[in-house]
Amino acid sequence: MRTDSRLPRVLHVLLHLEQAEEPLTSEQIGKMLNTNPSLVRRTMAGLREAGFVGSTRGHGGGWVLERSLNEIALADVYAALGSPELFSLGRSADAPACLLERAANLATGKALEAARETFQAELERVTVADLVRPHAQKIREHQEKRTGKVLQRGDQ
Amino acid sequence: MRTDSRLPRVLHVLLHLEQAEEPLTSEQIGKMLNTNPSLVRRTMAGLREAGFVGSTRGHGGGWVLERSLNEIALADVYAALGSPELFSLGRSADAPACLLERAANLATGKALEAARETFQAELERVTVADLVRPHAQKIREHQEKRTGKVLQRGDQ
DNA sequence: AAAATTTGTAACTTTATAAGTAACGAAATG
DNA sequence: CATTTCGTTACTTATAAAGTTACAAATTTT
Repeated sequence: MRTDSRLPRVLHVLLHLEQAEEPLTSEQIGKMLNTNPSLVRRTMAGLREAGFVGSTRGHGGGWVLERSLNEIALADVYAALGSPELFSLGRSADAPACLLERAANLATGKALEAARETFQAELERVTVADLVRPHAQKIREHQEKRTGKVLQRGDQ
Repeated sequence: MRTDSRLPRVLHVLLHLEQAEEPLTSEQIGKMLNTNPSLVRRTMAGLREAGFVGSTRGHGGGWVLERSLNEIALADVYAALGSPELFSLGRSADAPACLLERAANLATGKALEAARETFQAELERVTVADLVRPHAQKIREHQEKRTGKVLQRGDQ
């Protein structure tokens, strides 16, 4: 299949939503992600159900942030997407009769489980707000150039 | 795509090869893996290039182990398969212009890299011979029942 | 030397799943 | 009531491994 890019994509969207002063339409978000509005709605649906974002219909509608990015760990986002399969690599059969096959599966599964735990731990360690912290200065400069005004410390 | 099951499959094959007293044909291996001989040849090709197994054609030919399983780490097997992509999850674009997208990719990539390192470390820690160590007794019993003879300690 | 066995390899089809797309009803606004 | 926007369903495309078919090349048996 295509590589599953939902996690980085919705993270990207959340960061934009935080900077937006009005709701962003699926159309606008689609342009940021180089895709179409329908896919945006489908992908964002999980985040809405999790209460991280809200969506309103009609004129002036779109997507808004409902929670501070400080309160959202990457793990929460991943879970809101339905915890999509992490690996493209798996075991051979579910419950093989052959003992050797079971041993092979067990060892493969062990390595994968260890990797999944590392992944999960890293996602739990980091909030979405953390993502822009190392780049805060860069982003501030970029914003200033774009808007022509100087942002106050703490604005983002 | 389908889940990549090459790693557990070739581990399974290596364990059988160790127990075999004659070369195993791709046909026989195919039956163990519930697949066909051609796929077996394709999948085993990397292990042959790595020198872990040998194959001979013609009558009485087939696949044999060329190295002790003690000398083969799971990581070596994985590498011999061409280090197939581990994740079904990836970043959005390679070098996005948008700073927020870059931040999202960076965070996702970091978690994936950490997971990959854990996976790799686990594969390096374990040899193929280790896979049957915890089950050695079970396998010995099974062999005895099948062959009707009692194996000596150390036979496997 | 001919027949049989077995690998090596190339070409093709199938499968699975996210991405991508189109369409339309429902809801909200102006 | 026209417009905007989401919600949802249905469909197509893309991708890579699995699965399959076929046949040449190498080896052994007869």
